[in-house]
Amino acid sequence: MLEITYLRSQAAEAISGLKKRGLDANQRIKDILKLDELRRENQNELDQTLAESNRISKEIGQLFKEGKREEADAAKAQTAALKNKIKDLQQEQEQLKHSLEQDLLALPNVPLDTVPAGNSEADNEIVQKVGEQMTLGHGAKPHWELAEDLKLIRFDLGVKITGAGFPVYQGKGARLQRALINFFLEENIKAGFEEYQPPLMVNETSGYGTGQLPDKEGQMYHMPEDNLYAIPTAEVPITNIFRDEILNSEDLPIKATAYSACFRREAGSYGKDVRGLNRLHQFDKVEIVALTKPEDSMAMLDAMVEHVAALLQKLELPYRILKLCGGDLGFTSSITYDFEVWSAAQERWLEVSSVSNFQTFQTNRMKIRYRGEDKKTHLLHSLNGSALALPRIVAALLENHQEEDGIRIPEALQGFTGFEKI
RNA sequence: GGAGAGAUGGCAGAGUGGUCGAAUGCGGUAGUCUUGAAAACUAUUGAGGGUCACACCUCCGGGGGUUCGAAUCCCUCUCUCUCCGCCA
Repeated sequence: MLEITYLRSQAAEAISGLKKRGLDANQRIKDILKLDELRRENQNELDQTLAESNRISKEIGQLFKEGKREEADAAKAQTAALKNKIKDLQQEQEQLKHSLEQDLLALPNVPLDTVPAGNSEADNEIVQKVGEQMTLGHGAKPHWELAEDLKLIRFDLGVKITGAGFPVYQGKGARLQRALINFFLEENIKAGFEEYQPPLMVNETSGYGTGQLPDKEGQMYHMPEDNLYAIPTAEVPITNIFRDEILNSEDLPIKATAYSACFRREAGSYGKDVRGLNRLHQFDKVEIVALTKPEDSMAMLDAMVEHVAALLQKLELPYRILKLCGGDLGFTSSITYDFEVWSAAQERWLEVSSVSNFQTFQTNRMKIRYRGEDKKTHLLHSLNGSALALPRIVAALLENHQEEDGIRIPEALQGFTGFEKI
């Protein structure tokens, strides 16, 4: 949610920024500012009326104490009209607040100056390309065939016990999963992120905090009996740890990492690109989250991008980094770098990480603040990224590292798997 | 699942209708003292809205009600703790 103070002072900037998303927000922002003005006018009147009512009440108390019952009763009569007025004004205030909030919630984050304009994937800017975009030819197999041949992943068993999109990992497949999780966590810890183990289910308030609710309601698994949601990413519980907190300057930046299973209903995505590990209902991911002072968030973003790139290099996977264009940017993000690994057998790029700076868009909603030099509270900037999401990494590892005598495990991972070949 | 107790400022903990945004202690900040530090003493110290700045307004778990007036009384929801049962 954008800050109202930002819109008040920099409406023109917001409007021109949002154009990069293909959004003409001119009228919407005008409406918001109008509502904001009405709201403040109303509050002013309400406050004055409340002040008067408070004053009279105090007088009545005083009069009673002095035993001047008649005068007190006379004063009481005065308050009836005030009470009605207060009630009306309060109702109006509630309505104005509500509409203002609705309008603000519906507005996406403003892309930064450096974000390219554009409507679709095609307009994303390729920032960097590392490694060879190899083609395998002859007997090369896609990962779902390799996984089946080598008995690493059992899609059929997942269907049997749960449903499509819930694979069972077996033998070296399961060990590879565990190794990757440990590898990512250890690397993240080395980079200064503190490890957390969050709950895999969250309450409604947390869902609103990170913005999954209300708009993406249908994307989360919901347990109505207890009104809990299965997390679609560790970002939700981890960021919500800091909800409604005022952090000390010396504790910043906050850098957190967590492994979690992630659950996504993926309602509405059928057909192509869902084969094998490409799109699952349950998958494993290691996430990194950062909270920084506003002036430090861009440096943090760069550091996180570099960190994720290093992970991919250690796994010896060819990848590219995209700077997303305005039209492809997530609702809450002001700038996002996507990481894609090359899947040699499918001959396509697979997204494995998305590193974003949300600035105050999330923290405004969650009221995550810090106390500045001026002793006042200020909103922090929040950032997050995957480091990394497992299934597509596994897919790329299997496909890219397939050799005549099996799958080669990258050296960096061997200490975690305990084997060099599958 | 059954029975009971409770939810107040960063923490602990008073407060049962007006003088309460809230005693007191701890913690934090600033100062006095000191070569420096500690101790002691003094002052200060919640959040949000509003305003150029004041004024002023809101908030004592959430929502609703009674009353001229609610942290305090009533209803309701949520959560926490203790005991019993069940159980990894």
